Amino acid sequence: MPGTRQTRQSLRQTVVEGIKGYILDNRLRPGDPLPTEPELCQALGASRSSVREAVKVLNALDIVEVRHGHGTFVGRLSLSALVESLTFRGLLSVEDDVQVLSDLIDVRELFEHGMADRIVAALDERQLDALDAVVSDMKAQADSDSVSTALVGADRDFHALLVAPLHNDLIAQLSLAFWDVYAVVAPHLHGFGPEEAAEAAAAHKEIVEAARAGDLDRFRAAVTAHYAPVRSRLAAAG
Amino acid sequence: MPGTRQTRQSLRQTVVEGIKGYILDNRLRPGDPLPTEPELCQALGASRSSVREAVKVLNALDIVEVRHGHGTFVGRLSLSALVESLTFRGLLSVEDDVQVLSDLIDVRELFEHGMADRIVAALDERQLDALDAVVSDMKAQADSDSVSTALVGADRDFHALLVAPLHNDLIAQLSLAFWDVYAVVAPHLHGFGPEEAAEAAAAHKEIVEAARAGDLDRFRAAVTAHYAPVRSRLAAAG
DNA sequence: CATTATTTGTGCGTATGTATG
DNA sequence: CCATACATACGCACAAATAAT
Repeated sequence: MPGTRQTRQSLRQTVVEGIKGYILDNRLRPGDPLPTEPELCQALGASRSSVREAVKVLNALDIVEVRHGHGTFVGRLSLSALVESLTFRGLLSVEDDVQVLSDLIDVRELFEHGMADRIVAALDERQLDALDAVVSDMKAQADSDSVSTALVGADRDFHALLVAPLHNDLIAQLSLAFWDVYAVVAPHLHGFGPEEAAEAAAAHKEIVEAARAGDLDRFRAAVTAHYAPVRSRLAAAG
Repeated sequence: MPGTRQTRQSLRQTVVEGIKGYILDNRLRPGDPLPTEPELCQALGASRSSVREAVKVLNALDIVEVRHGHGTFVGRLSLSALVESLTFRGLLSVEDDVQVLSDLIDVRELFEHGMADRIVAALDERQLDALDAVVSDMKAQADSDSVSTALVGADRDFHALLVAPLHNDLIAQLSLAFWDVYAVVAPHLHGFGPEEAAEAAAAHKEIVEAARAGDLDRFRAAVTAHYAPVRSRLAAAG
């Protein structure tokens, strides 16, 4: 064996750090190619099994992206790991506890309520028009009897557009990540019928109108009013 | 039924979902033991390689915890994956961009500024005393010439105590996760000397005094004043 | 369009290190 | 100290997917 190094660290962790170091040292960017598995084996002095496990760990963190039959590349560095982790936590505790979802809604509301001043100040005409278009789409969807997947997609778009003017990528990605977690976990708690859809569409409409009027207090009140029924459904289910 | 074909899904992803399903179906809790690797192989119809890679992925998400020579157990479901992912993102972009850290500070301030009303209202005597103790400790550390690791640890404790009264585990864990990311990435940008330490200690002291006085506006101003020099250092480094 | 080279995905056997009793 | 059970690591062989020739 090459060097009886008394590694308190596991070899796989060493390989993980080695690959991260390779990306940092070579100033690679998302999408850039990484060495092939055999090359990494030689460069890091580990077997292919260890390298593969390390690559899979980094893949789970979206630090690297693996394409079968093509190669390994620097990942998008998204928050997909947070989504998967939080979703599982929610599913595991949803049987006897809604605290996870309640905490999550608190943070989502905090993004939109606590940043209300900046959002209202930064929203321009184009962004307001885009929000109006989503609201119109939601209203049309809500008026039809069935609750379609287009409706939930429009809701996701709405909240993404709402925090977009902050130009804070972390808030934007966290907001969407929490939305995704809620969308997966909440259906295990309660349904979402036409009346809830109409309610949500109206709440979104009020938020946009308040923003267009530049009325900060009205905007904050509209955001609070939007999340109130969400909390009610959580409390009723828990 | 394992008879159904999983043509599009990779086998490893199937195993990942299988292990997650096993935990959910059996209502396991953090710390509960999982089947051994050979048992998982037979149960999921996969080889050791695939099972091991799947376990490592779940380990990276803190959904399972592996103890060498002992066994595999349900993990603590922490946000360690978020810390690792965001830290790497920060290190990768720190060379030509401080936006990642700036966004992160915005969110940390949002937690304490946007939730100020609830924090001030919920803080009790014991929590205020604990905050005072940390502030005293920081001041003592700052007065000594060297900047010790105890100082940064006290800062971490302070911000954890500050959001603790919210009883929102997600905010508490996100707040600490962002603190950890900043603590790793920021040293690559700027130093942290005795004058900054004294400044931070004074800012923390003002926050606690405002909270003890129940003065919400003063508390918010103190939080803003605390993060202002942090932003200045970021702007100067970027 | 087919072939082929490249690269990752999967399976299996074996040896070693580690924790527990 | 020994025995057992388990995870760690290695190396090879073959399958599957992709891209270029």
